[in-house]
Amino acid sequence: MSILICDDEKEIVEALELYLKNEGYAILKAYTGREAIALVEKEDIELIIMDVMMPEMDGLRATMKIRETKNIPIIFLSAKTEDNDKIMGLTMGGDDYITKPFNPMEVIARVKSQLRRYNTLGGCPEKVGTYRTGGLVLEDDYKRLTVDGEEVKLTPVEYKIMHFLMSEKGKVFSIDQIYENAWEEPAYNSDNTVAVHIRRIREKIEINPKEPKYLKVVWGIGYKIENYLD
Amino acid sequence: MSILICDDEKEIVEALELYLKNEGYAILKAYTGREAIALVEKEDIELIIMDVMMPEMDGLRATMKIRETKNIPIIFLSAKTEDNDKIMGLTMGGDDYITKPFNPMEVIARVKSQLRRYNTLGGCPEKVGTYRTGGLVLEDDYKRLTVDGEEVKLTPVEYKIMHFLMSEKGKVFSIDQIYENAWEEPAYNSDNTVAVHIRRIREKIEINPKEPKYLKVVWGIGYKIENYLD
DNA sequence: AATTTCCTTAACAAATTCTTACGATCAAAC
DNA sequence: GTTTGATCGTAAGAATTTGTTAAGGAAATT
Repeated sequence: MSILICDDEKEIVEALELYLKNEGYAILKAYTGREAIALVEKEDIELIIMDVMMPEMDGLRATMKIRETKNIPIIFLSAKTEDNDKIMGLTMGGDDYITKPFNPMEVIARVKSQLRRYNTLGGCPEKVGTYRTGGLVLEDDYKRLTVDGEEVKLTPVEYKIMHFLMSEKGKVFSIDQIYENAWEEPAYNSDNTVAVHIRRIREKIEINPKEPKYLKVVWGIGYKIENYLD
Repeated sequence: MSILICDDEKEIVEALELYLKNEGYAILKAYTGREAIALVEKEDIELIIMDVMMPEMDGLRATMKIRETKNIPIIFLSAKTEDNDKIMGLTMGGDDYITKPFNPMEVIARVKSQLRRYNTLGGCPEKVGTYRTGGLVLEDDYKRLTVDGEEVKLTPVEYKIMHFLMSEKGKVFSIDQIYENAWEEPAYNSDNTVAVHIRRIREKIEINPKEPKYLKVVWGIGYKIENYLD
């Protein structure tokens, strides 16, 4: 499973390649729409990053062609804001797009987001799992959290926080780490946004929020999910 | 380990210097690409904040030169109007960039994020481990200390002291050494802050604090963690 | 045994960190 | 355009930690 990057500008392709490889993804490269189509036929690709404007057969056409056979999520790159209407028309549910110039961090964030999204929709499951501790069960498949069998409705941010914390039960994460993971951007201000969300999650999942059973604070360090081996 | 700030605008360098010093980072300054390269060769630098556009040898060139030998994460500064694509072409995985004018808080946040990121990716990994002696177990990941299986809640300072002492079980450390390690600053006064903390830790981990089993004093020298081989 | 030095203990005040409540903001839905 | 729900920011209050002081013991020195 790899990510296909398609852009006629070599610099951009290579930069993205570096970034994404660093994140542990396998990368395939194409510099024209034709190459992209050929690779999609041959290789096992889970995500495409595609420049909209390219000579010869442009990105949009290539996309249409690909879409005839395969349903691979695509992140579009576009230089001009005017193109966006066109892209919108073409994107199928779940596709994303980024306008140039873009922040490398943003690209990584969107790739992760896209893969996570796609995976939860049953496209081609990757690391989808179920996390448990005590009566707490978080199921990636259904984006669902249950406490002793009772379903708890979490907001997206709350879900992300819980997912992050439960990915390594017992481990303590700092507020900044939690912020970076849930918001996908560095934590600027020393606000207590995370703390507020923690409180809200507690209100939902804890029987007695004042004495949390699951979502515990480690004073001066951060928060963690208690790991109950049962 | 210090942070190198490189920009031809003195004001910017000095502003950043103030902010980052205030956060406890050691700072090195350069006003040209050449200076930056020279410093990178000589000094122990863990992060570079680099302006893209500078006279003489500009930031991008300096970056290339630096990248030939060292893999230090870089945060680029660039004016909005400048060609961000160019930056993309040069950056290696994990770099970040900020557009001017920037919020000082944002810079600090990104610096922290970058360092954390780099550290967790094996650049220079923090010592993560588990330390044991007798029934005493200290686990770094979980920021947790257990005595005969029972979890003991330590405050940040207490944890640091224990971590330091347990990193070399049996070895005796002076009060000043302990202070310098837990507080990360030299010990000026001859107060008994450390002693007080030692007492508090004992109260938590020892069955009989008057006859400590683990945290022992070595009269006139300092304290140590008893090393039980089991 | 007295003295000195160092360690232990206790209690308090200050600083820091977390919790909670409330209102503002923002975007989507109606 | 209004309503709704989700998210965010602020600020006050509560809880915890930390540094300081001071008095009491224990170990070494004389």
